Amino acid sequence: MPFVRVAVPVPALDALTYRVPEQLRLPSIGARVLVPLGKRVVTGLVVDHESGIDRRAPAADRPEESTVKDVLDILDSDAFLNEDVVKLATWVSEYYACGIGEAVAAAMPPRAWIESERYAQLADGVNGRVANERGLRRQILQSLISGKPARIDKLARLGGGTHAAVLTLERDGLVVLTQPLKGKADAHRTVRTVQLTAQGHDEEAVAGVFRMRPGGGAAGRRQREAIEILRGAPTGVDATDLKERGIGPQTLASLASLGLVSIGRRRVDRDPFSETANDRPRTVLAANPERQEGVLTLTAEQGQALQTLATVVQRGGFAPVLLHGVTGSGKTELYLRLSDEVRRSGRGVLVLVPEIALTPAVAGGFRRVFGERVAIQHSGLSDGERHDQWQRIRRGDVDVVVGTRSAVFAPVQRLGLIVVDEEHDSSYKQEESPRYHGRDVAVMRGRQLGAVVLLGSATPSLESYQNAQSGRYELVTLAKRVLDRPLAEVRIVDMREVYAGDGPDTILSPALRDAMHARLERGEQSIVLLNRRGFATSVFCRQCGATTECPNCSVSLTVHRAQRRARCHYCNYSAPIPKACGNCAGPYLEQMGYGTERIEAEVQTHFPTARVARVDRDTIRRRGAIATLLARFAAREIDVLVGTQMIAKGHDFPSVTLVGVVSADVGLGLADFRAAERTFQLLTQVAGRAGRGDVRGQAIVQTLHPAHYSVQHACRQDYRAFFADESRYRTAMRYPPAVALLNAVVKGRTFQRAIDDAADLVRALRRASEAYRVLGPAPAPLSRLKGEHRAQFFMKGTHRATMRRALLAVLADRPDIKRRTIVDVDPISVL
DNA sequence: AGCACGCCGACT
DNA sequence: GTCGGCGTGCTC
Repeated sequence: MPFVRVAVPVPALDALTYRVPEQLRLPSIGARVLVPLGKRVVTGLVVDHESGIDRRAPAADRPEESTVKDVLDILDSDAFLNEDVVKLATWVSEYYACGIGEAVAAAMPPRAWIESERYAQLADGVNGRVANERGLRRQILQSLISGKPARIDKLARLGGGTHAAVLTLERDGLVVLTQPLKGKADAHRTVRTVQLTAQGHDEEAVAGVFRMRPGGGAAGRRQREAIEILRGAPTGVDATDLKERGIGPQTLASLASLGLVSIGRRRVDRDPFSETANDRPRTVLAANPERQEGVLTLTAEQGQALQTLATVVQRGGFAPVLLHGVTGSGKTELYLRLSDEVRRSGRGVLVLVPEIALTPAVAGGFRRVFGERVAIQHSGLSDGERHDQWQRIRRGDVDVVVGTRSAVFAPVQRLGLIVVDEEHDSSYKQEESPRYHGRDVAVMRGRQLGAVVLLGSATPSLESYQNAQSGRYELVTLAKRVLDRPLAEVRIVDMREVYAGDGPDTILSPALRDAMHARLERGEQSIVLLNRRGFATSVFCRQCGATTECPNCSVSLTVHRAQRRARCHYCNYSAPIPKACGNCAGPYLEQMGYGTERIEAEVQTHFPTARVARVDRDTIRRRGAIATLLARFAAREIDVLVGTQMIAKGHDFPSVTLVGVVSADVGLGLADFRAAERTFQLLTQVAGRAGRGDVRGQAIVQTLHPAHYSVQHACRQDYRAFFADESRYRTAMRYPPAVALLNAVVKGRTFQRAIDDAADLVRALRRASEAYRVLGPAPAPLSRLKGEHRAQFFMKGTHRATMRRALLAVLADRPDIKRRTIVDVDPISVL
């Protein structure tokens, strides 16, 4: 009797074993199945076959033969998720210590396996036949008789076998199953198409019809035109295309009523490119002037690099390569050329980019080169679009997929190359379960499939550069910028001196103001960057010294002046900006600290005639808003762009000649071992933004730590020196990549409960082995978050698997604590 | 995640 | 007396 291992959409559960009853075939690995789970019926995904219960599963979690239930039905005749993606998800669940269901969910297109979102409805005209049915089938039909769709999992409660009965009812045409996507979007989108009928093809008949009509005015002419157009298109023409040629719905309606045309519907894939084409500005798509001409000549260095990479690709097999190219050295062009090589050899390409803000720019470049053979995947797409793009990829309609983190699971066929652009970027790390790192998953996928993985960055992560140094990754370097453009001149402004001279409330230093003034005079553009949004970072009472804190989290509320709210950046709690102290009721409140909103106001005050705009999470809520803003900036309708690091990434604005960094050290004072790396990366990227055109750019960096090595090395764009210093620090302090790190956060109703439970786990871990060190427990940096108290501890060691296994074993002994514990393998943010 | 079971406060 | 709060346990 065959058995299958099934991943179910329940976070805490491992794969479960089910029996495949005789009347069903053996489902493929990667196929969706309906299985009973407790009182529910859920969709699961087959992750493995098992010829007998005792064959594979280790003794501990081998289920009793009698407890194994039957698979109810098989939803896919073949794999729904490619087998290689299933294998990848399995790896993710093991490596990141999360449930297999969560890992599989990350790889699934939206709404593909949530049973509570599948609905059954009575088919048309069935009402009268209900009386013919008996038993369960009749019960089901009775409960559907109102005509309203009912959730399948609710129906399943009518009793055993309901689900199977629903499916047979569907087979018999009595019931229709639907699965609406979020909102109004249905699983498939259709457009109206128009086709000539047999009569419409018959010229005699057409002439006859028109002769009988009086006049022959404009309407008649339109109708004749339409017939002409349709004659050249035997498969029909979309109504929208006809509209563009002046033939509207009325014309079509009258033609239809004359029996000359038929109007039908055709299934189309939603295309994220065309959908946003109206507000997506040409200038951004074609921001790279060289590309507009069509073919871009490679520099000698680029040519060499391409040759090396092409050789690696031709050699075949798994090969991780780090492409270290200074900002502006033309990495994107290499991605394009290499992708083309891979595509020509009949293999697929996956390109990962850090964030939505960057996706249109890179995706646009790929779109121009590869046309229709490109799909995009990112969280900014609607469910419907994501669904369609995913199906296109799975069908093999595309050669290249461009997307953010989650696209690493895209079902690309015959994958030959995975590019991870800006591989150091922290947005590749998912900060909720499954807490995977897109780059690391990409490398594993390449290893499993025997594909080339190309990691590109101007400021590689310590992890990747060390791998390159040790020879685990091949290293390709681009040291020169294209067209020999000079790097920006970087000037450090010591804010301690500025405070001494101009007072401690200064936000924009005289040096930065003067430089901006000069740009405005010359009609050049500036970018001002601060990695913190909002107007003020806290509200402070001068009478009692209290600050206004979030009631749910242990952080102060940020003032957002435009929204007239004080807001928590962690749980999104908000309240009106306080007028009196919540602690002592005193009226003497002071707003402390500043964010981008304040900078925007400050710039406007200093330069009343300047056109100033701001880009941060608050201003780009609306879909397409960022594209619009950046387009206006590219079209030089904006003089000064203020924003968070969102604007530091990827975009290419030739007429920006000044970048100001208001506070380079946001973060340097924090107890985060990656603070220096983050600062270095941000400053280097920013300095690379200035001066992409002919004029040499300038960067002005305001800081309280002018001598810090991250600031100094970034100014000289000296990555290797930074790497050397930072490696020394990480080794001395035993931080990654010198050791592997694992973080666990225990949540609790009270803080005492949380820290006591964490202490229990720590004790057990120390008792279990000395192969690793356990640090803590301690209050988590956000000791209260969303109303829960949190305590944390760390594990450091050389062997990840040992640490993970020990932690999982300890948690298995304490299931009560386990459900309140977050495990983060290779944490990026320890804040 | 659901869903049930179970044990304590304010209501018909 | 019971309706309903959420703590705890379980899902092949």
